[in-house]
Amino acid sequence: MAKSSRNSKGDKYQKILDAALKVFAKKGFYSSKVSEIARLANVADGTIYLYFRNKDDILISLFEVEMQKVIDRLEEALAGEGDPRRKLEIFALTHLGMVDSRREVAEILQVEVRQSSKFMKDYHNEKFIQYLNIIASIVEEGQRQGLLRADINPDIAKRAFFGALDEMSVYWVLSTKRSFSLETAAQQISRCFLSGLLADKAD
Amino acid sequence: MAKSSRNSKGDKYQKILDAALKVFAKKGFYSSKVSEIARLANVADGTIYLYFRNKDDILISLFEVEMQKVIDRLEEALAGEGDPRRKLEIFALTHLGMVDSRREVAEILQVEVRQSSKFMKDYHNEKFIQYLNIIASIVEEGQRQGLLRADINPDIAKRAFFGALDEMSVYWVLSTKRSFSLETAAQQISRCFLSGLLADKAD
Amino acid sequence: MAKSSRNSKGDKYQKILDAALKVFAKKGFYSSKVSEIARLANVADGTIYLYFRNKDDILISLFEVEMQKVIDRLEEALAGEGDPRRKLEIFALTHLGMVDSRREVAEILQVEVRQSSKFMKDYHNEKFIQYLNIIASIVEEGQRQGLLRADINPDIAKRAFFGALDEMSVYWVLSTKRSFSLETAAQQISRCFLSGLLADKAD
Amino acid sequence: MAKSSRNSKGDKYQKILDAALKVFAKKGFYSSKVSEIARLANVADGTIYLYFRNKDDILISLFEVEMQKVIDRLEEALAGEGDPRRKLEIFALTHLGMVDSRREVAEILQVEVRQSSKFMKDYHNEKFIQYLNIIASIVEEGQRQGLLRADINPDIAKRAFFGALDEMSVYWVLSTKRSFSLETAAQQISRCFLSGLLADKAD
DNA sequence: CATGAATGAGCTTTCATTCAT
DNA sequence: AATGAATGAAAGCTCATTCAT
Repeated sequence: MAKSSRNSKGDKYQKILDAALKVFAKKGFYSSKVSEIARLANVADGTIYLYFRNKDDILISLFEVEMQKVIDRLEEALAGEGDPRRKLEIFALTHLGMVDSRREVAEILQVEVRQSSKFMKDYHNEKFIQYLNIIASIVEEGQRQGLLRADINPDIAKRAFFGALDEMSVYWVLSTKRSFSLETAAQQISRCFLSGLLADKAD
Repeated sequence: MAKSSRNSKGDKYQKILDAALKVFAKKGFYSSKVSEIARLANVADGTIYLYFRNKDDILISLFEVEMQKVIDRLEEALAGEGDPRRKLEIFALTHLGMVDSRREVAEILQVEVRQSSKFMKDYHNEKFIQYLNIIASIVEEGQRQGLLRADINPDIAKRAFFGALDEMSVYWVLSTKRSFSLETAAQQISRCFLSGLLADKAD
Repeated sequence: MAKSSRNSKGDKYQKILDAALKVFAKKGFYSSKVSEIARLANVADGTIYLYFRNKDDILISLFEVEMQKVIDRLEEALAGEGDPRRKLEIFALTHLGMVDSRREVAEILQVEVRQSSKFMKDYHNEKFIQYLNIIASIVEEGQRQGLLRADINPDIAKRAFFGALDEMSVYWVLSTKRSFSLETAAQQISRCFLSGLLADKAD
Repeated sequence: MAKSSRNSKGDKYQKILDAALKVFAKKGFYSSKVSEIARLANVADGTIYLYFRNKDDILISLFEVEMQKVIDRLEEALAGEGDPRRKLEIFALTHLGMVDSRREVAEILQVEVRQSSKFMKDYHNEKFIQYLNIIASIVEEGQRQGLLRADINPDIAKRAFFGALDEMSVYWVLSTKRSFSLETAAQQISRCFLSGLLADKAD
């Protein structure tokens, strides 16, 4: 079993993605070299092109695979819960929880993929839309149940809520000294969105 | 006509920044070529290096110049207003207003600068922090006046609010068909943050 | 046919050095273009960087490879000889002999490598020192045997002798019309060093 | 007299040469920038081209001016002396003495000018030949007087003698720890050439 | 005479991608 | 399927030189 690596034997596809994740997270997409991904994956440079069309394709595939994991994990977390208000809180906790547990994934999802025209214009980004629409669904559900106000457009709300969480993630990934925990951040953000900042309200 | 030289105009620094703005917005930083910026600025390639240390420096300078304009414009818009609740709404309107009126600037501020280590880790990004802290100040002011709830950390709120607006901008810049106006978006986002999504509240 | 690849031959390292030798000799190091070396070596520009770190490294490698050949050839020529007086003459003949048989090598060894800080200060130039020390050894040997005067510092003598030969080489390489042969030059130089210029002496 | 420098007023030619001397000695010809010479000379970049055709011309002019000084100094030193044997010693002492007193000049004369085809092939180098021929004249004079052996070709001797001194200079300029003085070196080199290395001779 | 901003050709070097084995 | 040596286009940057003022 001399040369084979941790992974059983033939799933080079996964080995390459694993390597790409580390390299992209460390250096950023443009500064990453295909040959470094190959080296880390214990694979020849040329082998990468048997599994991926080009360097962009690695990033996009990585994004989709990881996004799917995030979506799965999120749906699992939301599964038992009926109250859309609580669901938003769970969304926030799960989203930010991922930043801690899978920091490299977070760095790439945040930064690399929304990076530039190449990825946000040309590439339609189905998974991301799917992720955003989970929020929209929750809001719509709440509105149908009369629990959330009907005069807020769910398409606006989903982006506002996601944006708030995402900006927090960026901060979390980049900063070193932080005065609050991710749980606190998640709670405060969901509280903001649910109850608002105005003072004269019960929570 | 003080500084003019062989070339008619003279204010090459600005011409280069203007050109860079367009090129970066269209192609993204990494895919932009210095020579294209030069061409668009009607300037020789080498001239760029009389005004900027390197390609990175162009982006950073562009960011700081434009960010300063945004801050100035914002402070002007906030000048007459005393109520922090209204200030948040003005912030949202101004921020999103800029996306429409200066779309290219918006694209760069959003995408390029939050990009990656090169710009968010190494480069401290004073102007961005300054911008964020305008939100924090408004929130703190509201808290001191008893108008905004005291149990929300202004450092979290500022990022949540900015993130919500920024995500909306990204959507605005990238999408072509939109079902709502920017004014609507601004109002809905500030309403979300002030009054929350919960249904059982007066506005 | 072990290593061969797309290209017929395979021994690109040597092909590049051969090409570099010609180009450097013709144009001088600074005026030589890596792309011209590549063209002459029938190799792509990038290929050069698989074998050498940079342009400097080509020169240094060339120097060391050729210097080693010179040293080997010299030691072979000195092998059978016991008399240090005769050894100096052989050294001179071999050194100048090389100038004729490998003129391009001579041009580079002479001119490029003694050039300037980049190559004589930063790069320690082991091979050259080794070459010089062959002279010193011969002198010391002669002194021990009582054949050569003891009041001449071998470290001075080695440089004087080498310098005399080297200057002759420079002349030989650069001039076109010469009034004497290299053998004559070698003999006269070694005679100068052994017997001196003074008239009242037996040879 | 605000801006004018040490030199009286208009001899920018000299100021440029002085600056070039320092810059070339420090960085080497190819790594020296015309603009740095200009800066050091307190002169605009363009001004240099009023006095010199191009960068090469600065080096060549510098060479000729300095070589002339060396020749003048040498002829002065040789003036009173009639004995060609003593003249050779004076030549050696003067040549090496210059290395100490005008190290920068030495570095350039040695290294930069003999550097490459550009300067030794294309440029005929009259002054250098003149300098060499002083040695040849001394040798011929000695031969006519019967003091030096007639079977040594003065054209070979001149190069051998110069080469020995030059190599010593190179060593002197480049090395930091030396086990002998320049005077010793000069004496030993001239003794070598006069009396030879052979042991069985009176000095 | 003097200036120095502007030029732009031309350099080295990188690296995604290919393809003969 | 896998390799990895080879490719070569492409890019950022430098700097000798010019010329309008």
